[in-house]
Amino acid sequence: MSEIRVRFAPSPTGYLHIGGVRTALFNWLYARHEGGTFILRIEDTDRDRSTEEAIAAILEGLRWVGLTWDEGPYRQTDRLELYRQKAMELFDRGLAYWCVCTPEELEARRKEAQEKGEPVKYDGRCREKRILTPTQPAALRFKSPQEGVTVINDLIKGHIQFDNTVLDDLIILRSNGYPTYNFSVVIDDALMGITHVIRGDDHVNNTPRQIPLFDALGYPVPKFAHLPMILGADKTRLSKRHGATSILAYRDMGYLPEAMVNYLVRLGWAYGDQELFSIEEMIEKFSFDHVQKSPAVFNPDKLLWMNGEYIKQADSKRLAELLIPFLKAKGYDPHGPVQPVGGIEALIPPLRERAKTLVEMAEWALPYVTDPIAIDEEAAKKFLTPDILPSLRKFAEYVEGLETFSKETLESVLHRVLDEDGLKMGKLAQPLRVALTGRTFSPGIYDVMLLLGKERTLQRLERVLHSLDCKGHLD
RNA sequence: GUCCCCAUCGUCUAGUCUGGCCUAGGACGCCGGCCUUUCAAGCCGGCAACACGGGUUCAAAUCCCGUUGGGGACGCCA
Repeated sequence: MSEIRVRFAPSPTGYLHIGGVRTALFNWLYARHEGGTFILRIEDTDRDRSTEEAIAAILEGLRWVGLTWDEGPYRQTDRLELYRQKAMELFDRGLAYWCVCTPEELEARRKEAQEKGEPVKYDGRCREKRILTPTQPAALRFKSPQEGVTVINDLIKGHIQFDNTVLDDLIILRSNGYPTYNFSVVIDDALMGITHVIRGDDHVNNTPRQIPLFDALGYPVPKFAHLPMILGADKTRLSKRHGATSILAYRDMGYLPEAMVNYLVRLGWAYGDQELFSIEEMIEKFSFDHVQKSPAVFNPDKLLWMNGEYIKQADSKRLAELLIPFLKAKGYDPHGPVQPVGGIEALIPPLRERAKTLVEMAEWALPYVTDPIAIDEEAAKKFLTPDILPSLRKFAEYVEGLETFSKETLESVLHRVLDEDGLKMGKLAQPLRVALTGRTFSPGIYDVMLLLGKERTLQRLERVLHSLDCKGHLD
């Protein structure tokens, strides 16, 4: 069996979006599954819209999700001479011709056809002009076959057939000398030995235009697999209107790349009832047999759930490292005096069950990495009431006398206060929680104190007791 | 408008090719309960779909035709 070669070929006209990542992912998975080669090619023949920043963002995005490429990135602008050569070869063989219609004229004719309800198609008026050396700006057009049918046996969609009368004489070389997409893609796919073209199904209609080009140039036609689109909640194509669509925006929102990949692979592909896949499992189980034919709606809720699942599983040390930038954004100083006992890594076990993103986790972590803390007004009003002060004070005193500050000793001291004052756990735990974290929700109260350490625990209790004593309210 | 594709819970999907095991399964979300020092997590339960109409067949979510609905494409963009 010959080697499988696939490619991801984004155009650098904007950021790398969700749909692009999924296309790249399916290519990558297929290559890895087959032991083939995954190639990255930048299609930057649109001189006006391609940018270096976009290229950088694409590479960064792919690296973030771990879709490493085996060859490339190739850039089409490095290969312009090649396309021109091949285009002129077609011209010399009488398979292409110069067209001197201006973009404005073409636009006007298109509009007219549209209005009359006629097929919007180039009328071929320059086809028989036989211009040898154009004296005015001219584009080179390919003579598309006008008889018969072109058939695609798509790996996902199956048999698709087009009547060749629908084919335009498409421009292969612009008047500025740059090739157009439909031409450069064919040249590159052929010359790079691409065996399987895996791309979004917005390209289905381009395929019957490209196949005759492969044929005309004497190249073998690769196999095609057209992936269904990803839609927004309103069932229109995913775009900025649906919120974040740049893959890097998800990184910045605190998503884990493996969660992103897992979510995306399940959008349009399934393996029985399984939801969670390791990368190895995806590679092993991936096949076009179970790729959906119809578009899928992007569901942020499910992605969020999945991210939570991965946060629960992730290695603590790695999670701690990933968390630090998010902590910094909230005012944490990695070299400052305010550190949780046991370091940032100690934060992970109590917080990972509660947070679905790193941003949320940083929010939960705030009371342990910053000082002083803000105390929620509502919470203080409800729980830091005069009647509980004596018990809080007593608890502080007992804690102060503790030789070992552990879950066991804290538990016994707390229960001692409960017994002596005839209180239920909830009655004292909530005020304590508010005094120590400023909030009504937190990890278990013993975990909180352990993370804070004896000194900071007492400090925070004192602060509350003191200001309530003196002023009857908090600062 | 023309061409291409698609159609199972709100969403992602299993089942469709190789009709019967489907009173249609799982997951997210939602609702209820349990657990409980809060919030989560966890556990248990519930609501919820074969677009419609014709065929074929003993039997259709599964096969065929039509309708409707949805998506995509019609650039000197990719």
